[in-house]
Amino acid sequence: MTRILIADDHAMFADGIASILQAEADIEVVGRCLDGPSAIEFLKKDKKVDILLLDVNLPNMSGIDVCKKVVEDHKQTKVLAISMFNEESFVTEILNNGAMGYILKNTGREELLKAIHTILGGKSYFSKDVTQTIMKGLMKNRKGGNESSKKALPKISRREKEVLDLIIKEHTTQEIANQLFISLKTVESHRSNLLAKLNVRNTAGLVRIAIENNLLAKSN
Amino acid sequence: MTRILIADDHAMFADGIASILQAEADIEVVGRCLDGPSAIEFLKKDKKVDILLLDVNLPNMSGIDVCKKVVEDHKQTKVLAISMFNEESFVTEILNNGAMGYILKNTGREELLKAIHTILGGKSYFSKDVTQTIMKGLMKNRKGGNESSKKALPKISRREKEVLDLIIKEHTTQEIANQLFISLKTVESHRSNLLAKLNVRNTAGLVRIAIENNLLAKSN
DNA sequence: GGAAAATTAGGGGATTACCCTTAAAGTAAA
DNA sequence: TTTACTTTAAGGGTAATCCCCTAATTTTCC
Repeated sequence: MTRILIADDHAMFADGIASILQAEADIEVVGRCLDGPSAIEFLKKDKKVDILLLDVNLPNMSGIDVCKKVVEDHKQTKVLAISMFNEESFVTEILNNGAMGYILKNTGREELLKAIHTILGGKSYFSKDVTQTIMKGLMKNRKGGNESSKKALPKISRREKEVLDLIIKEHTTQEIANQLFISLKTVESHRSNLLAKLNVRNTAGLVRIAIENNLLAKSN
Repeated sequence: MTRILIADDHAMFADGIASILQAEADIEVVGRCLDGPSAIEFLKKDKKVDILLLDVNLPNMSGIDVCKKVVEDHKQTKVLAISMFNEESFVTEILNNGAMGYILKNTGREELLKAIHTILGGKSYFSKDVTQTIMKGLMKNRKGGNESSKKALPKISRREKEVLDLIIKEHTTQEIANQLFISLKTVESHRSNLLAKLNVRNTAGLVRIAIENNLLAKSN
């Protein structure tokens, strides 16, 4: 028997889902919560909830935060996010916080059940529309990163890249000098040039830019 | 008229695609290359290629590197990656390097044409299977990041997170102290604790860990 | 209500990073 | 072949980080 908890502030919607699920022989709806804190409370008392059907947009405490807490404190409970909105930010945020799936509220009965069973099986599930949204967002980042928008960061020379790579790996200037068999002063030069070229103030900026533009360990 | 260049080391496959495309009234196959360097050469001479159908796994020079070069030097040419393999690493790599789409070699005529027209329209296109692969990979990262595998980085307190956030933004310890209205020495304490907690040697490590685990600007 | 953790703060010292300038030798492209 | 960039290196100085220690107050959690 699969035990399911529903967390949604729209009572009617929660009821609708509950009635769909109650009709299934192998599913039991163990509770309905209208906000985040009460869902957390419920899980503290009932440790055997298999799936939390969680609305992403909840009052008091956002679904994101609820999801985070549930994933941390109740590893036996899997989170299936439900939302009115097919927004990339919502999807990525809650996935980043441990949700196993994301479906939209216009999802039909069959798909809801399919999502639940998929997640129970340890796999993840997303509505078709959600998948498309994610892929689009993924591409936007890529495009921004490769052709137009980005400030087209100036060319970093081969040696500078080697130095940068070692900086990111937490090596000091002296260590870098030893590893590359060059003088401490030379490495300092490269560092200065990197700071100027990448237009940052210090090591923190270097690491940030390098990671953001994945300048590290690439064929170049 | 859409001008297409095919780059694939399997001559028979390249011929097959060519014959499919030639049958289309609005498409002209302007060339077939058997490896990366020759494709690059071709594009240097013919500046009006609209789409490069690029095999990800090419001899001599990998499709990834070819794609990178094409996106950099021939912005009018869009890259549609083709591959035998529905491998996450291939897909993400070539997308990271500016490809506009990724289809598998078992793709039928209709889907190939659909992909081409979609890309011509400035949008991205992926085979269904490819999309699923990406989503799976995306989830693996998330899961690894939230429950099991990862070294479950120790809890960073609210104040430490604030300090870390400002470090990443390239502020010095003194500046951070001023902004948070606390002593320089206090910020130094937080810094030391962060270094110890995250098990890194210096600022570079802090920034790297923070970005990798996106500890920044989160509700917490 | 008491233990644990977080936040605050200091002294003092060692190491490292950053800044400015200069400059020679090697490399690649126009 | 000249120009531009890269790589190398140095002197001399300032600023910032890192390290070790201690310790009081406050907050948080069981």
